[in-house]
Parts: sequence; structure tokens; C-alpha cells
Amino acid sequence: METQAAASTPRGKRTRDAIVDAAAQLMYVDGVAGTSVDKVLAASGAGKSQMYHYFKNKDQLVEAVIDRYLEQILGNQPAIFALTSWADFETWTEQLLDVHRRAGGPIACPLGNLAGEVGDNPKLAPLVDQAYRTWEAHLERGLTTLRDKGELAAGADPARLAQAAMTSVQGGLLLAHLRHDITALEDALQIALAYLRGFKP
Amino acid sequence: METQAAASTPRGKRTRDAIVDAAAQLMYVDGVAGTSVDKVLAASGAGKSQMYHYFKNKDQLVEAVIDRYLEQILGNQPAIFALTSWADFETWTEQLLDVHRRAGGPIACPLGNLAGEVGDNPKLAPLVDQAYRTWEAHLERGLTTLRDKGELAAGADPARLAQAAMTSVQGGLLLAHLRHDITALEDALQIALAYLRGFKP
DNA sequence: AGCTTGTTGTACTGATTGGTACAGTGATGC
DNA sequence: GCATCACTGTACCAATCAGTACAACAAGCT
Repeated sequence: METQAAASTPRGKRTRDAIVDAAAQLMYVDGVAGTSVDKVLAASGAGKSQMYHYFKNKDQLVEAVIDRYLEQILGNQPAIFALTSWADFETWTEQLLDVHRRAGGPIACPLGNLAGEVGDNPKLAPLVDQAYRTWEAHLERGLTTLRDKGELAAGADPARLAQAAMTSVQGGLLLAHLRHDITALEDALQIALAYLRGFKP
Repeated sequence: METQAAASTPRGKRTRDAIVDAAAQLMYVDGVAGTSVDKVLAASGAGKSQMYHYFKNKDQLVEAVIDRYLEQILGNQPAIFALTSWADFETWTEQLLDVHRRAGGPIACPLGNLAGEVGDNPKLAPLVDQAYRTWEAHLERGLTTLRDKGELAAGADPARLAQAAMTSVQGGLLLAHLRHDITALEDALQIALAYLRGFKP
């Protein structure tokens, strides 16, 4: 889904990555509108001509940032790629918590931060939505695996349960963000996991 | 908590309200950074001198908007003020759903939209947090009432359960917003309510 | 009438915004 | 050697941004 110009040289790729990295980091903290192109370029050490060489406009940079966020998120919870037991789900929630327990950055989901701001932007909102669907699809696949193994009731709907889990993750992160306290996320995940386990046969 | 100048005349109050109303509506759709002071004034019919007569700067206008959001939200779910039975909680969730079922505006919590954007603004983030705490406190009071009436287990923690409910509401709204589909909120509320009912003695 | 205080309209500023123009450099293939 | 094309640096632009200056108006009070 790379609608923006690709880099065809190692040097170009490095520059492009530096721009996206800087944008991702700044937008995570200051939001999209609060992050100007000039700030991104200053932080990445690139010039304006590079930026508009690789991206048609700021919106296309944001598109790349959204992709980057999804990569980062999934990369930080590798257990989500191999959910084949209830213990794996527990590992997954632990990885999720560990990411935000690490000091430094704000406790927040980069995609969740965007969700409110990008809200009705017809170009960006669908991309955020799609990123969430990709994320959620991994959970659904894991639940389907459990069902096939007989560890989840045959009547349970993996898609619906996966959406419920995502809901808990996002709600928990939103409150944890505002309160600078991860407890809200811990509780939300614990409740979500218990809810899922309630569908054991 | 009115840190901004108050209006001491009916005419002044009307103008100030018009500015806050216009700002609230615009920021609901376009976000804080996406809503310029000029746009707010154009939409409200006021001039710049009015704006800076009643508000020291844009941030103080946003403060007033946050207050307005909380009023609107609670006003749209009046059942939250008198939660004395499980049926009342069901009524509350129905009211919450009805707000967003009404066509027109986006399916989203105005405060939730702000949460990501003002994330770390040291002036605004605490206000959003406080608004959520006020909202949540009504749920906690209702749960305490139920506990005192013996309809909730004595060991249950109303504060924690209230937070769990808020988590579901916010997570459900975030996903419902992105998908333009209220189902995510419906499911989240239903699960939350079932979770709370699980603490019946 | 005149004074005071709250309110309003218009014009302005300096900084920042997203985006463009264009000349130049670097490496690769022939 | 030379052409080509990806890449880069700098200067620039019109529009918009938040915020200010200041004179004028409205209304209640004496």
C-alpha cells in the first residue's frame, strides 16, 4: 500500500526512514497537527527537498507513519503471531504491559492517539481503521486456533471476541495514558482475558 | 474552575457561549489543533476582540470547551445521576447508545478525541483527566449504592468496577468511531454490564 | 448630562505553516 | 568520458496562525 514514492537507493532509503522515524516519534507526543514538517526535517536532519521527493505532501507522510506504528506495535508484542494456547494469550498481555512499563515515553497507543485526531479525515481514517483490523486479525486467528483445538467453545465467535479484546486494550490504554498509571490497562487486560476464558468449553 | 474571565452581562454571556459552542462543535470534528481561532470566530459570528476579552488565549478556550463537553456528555445520559438498581444501569447504557445512534455527527466521545491530542499538554491533560474522573465518579456512586442495598457483593470495589466500565465505554467508542459502526460500542457495553452483574452477591 | 465599565469592530503584526523552484551533487551504467 | 537519474541544499512563497492595538459603542448609575 505504498502510494508514496519508494526509495531506490540505500542512501535514499536511509533518508526516507529517518524522516518517517522522526515524524513517528514527534507525532506520538505532539499529535499530527502539532508536528510541523519543518520540525520533522530538523529532527531527522533532512532537507525539505528530500521530504517532498519521497512524499507528495504531509498526509502521505502520515500514511507512512501509520504503517510504521503498526509495525512497531506488532513488533513489541511478538506473542501475537503465535497464539496457540491460553498461556500464549497471557504472554501476549504481559508483553503488551511491558512495552508501556518501560519508562520514558508516554503510556499510550500511537494509533489510539491518532484515532481521535484523524477522526474524519477521509484519507487517513480508513488507514488507521485498517491498521486496527490487521492488529485484531492476529487475535482472531489465535482464537480460531484455540477453537479448532477444542479449547474454545465451538459456538464462540472469534471475530467478535477479538474485537472485544481490542476494545479493552484501547480503553485501558486511553485511561492509563490520561492518568499516567498503567493500572487501568492491567485491569482491562485481566478482565478481557477472564472474559475470553469464559468461553472455554 | 473558571480561570478565564466571566461575562457579567447577558449580552456578554451570549457572546461567550456562542464562541464556546462554535469551538466545541468544530473541535469535535477537526480536533483542537485543526480548529483555528479564526474559524471559531467566523462560525460564532464574534470578532477577535471578544475572543480575547473572554479568554486569555486559545488554551483557555479549550479549557472551557472541555467543561462544555463534560456537561454535554452527562446531559445526554441523565440516568447516570440516579443509578439505584441494575435496571438503571441498563437504562444508562441505552441512553449512551442512543446518543450515538442519532445520525449526523461522528460516533465518538468528544473527550476521547481530545485525549490523544492533548496527551501531554501539562495544562490541558489534567483537565481531561478530571472530566473523566467526574464522569466515572457517577458510576462509582451508583455502584456504591447497589452495594449498600445488597445488590452488589460486599467485597466488590466500586471504584475499580467504575473504571472498568469507563474503559469499556471508551474502547468501544474508539472502535465504533473508526468503523462508523456502533456495534463495537454495543458489544463493549453489554460485556461490561455482564461483568458488573457478575459481582451480584 | 457625564462617568464608568463591559463590550465590540477593524486593522494590524511577526512568526509559522505547507508547499515550490531550481540549481547542484553523487553514483551507476555505457 | 559522459550521460542519466536519484538524491540533496537553500532560498523562497502565499496563506494562515495566534495574539495585539486601539478606537468606538452600549448601558447602567449618579
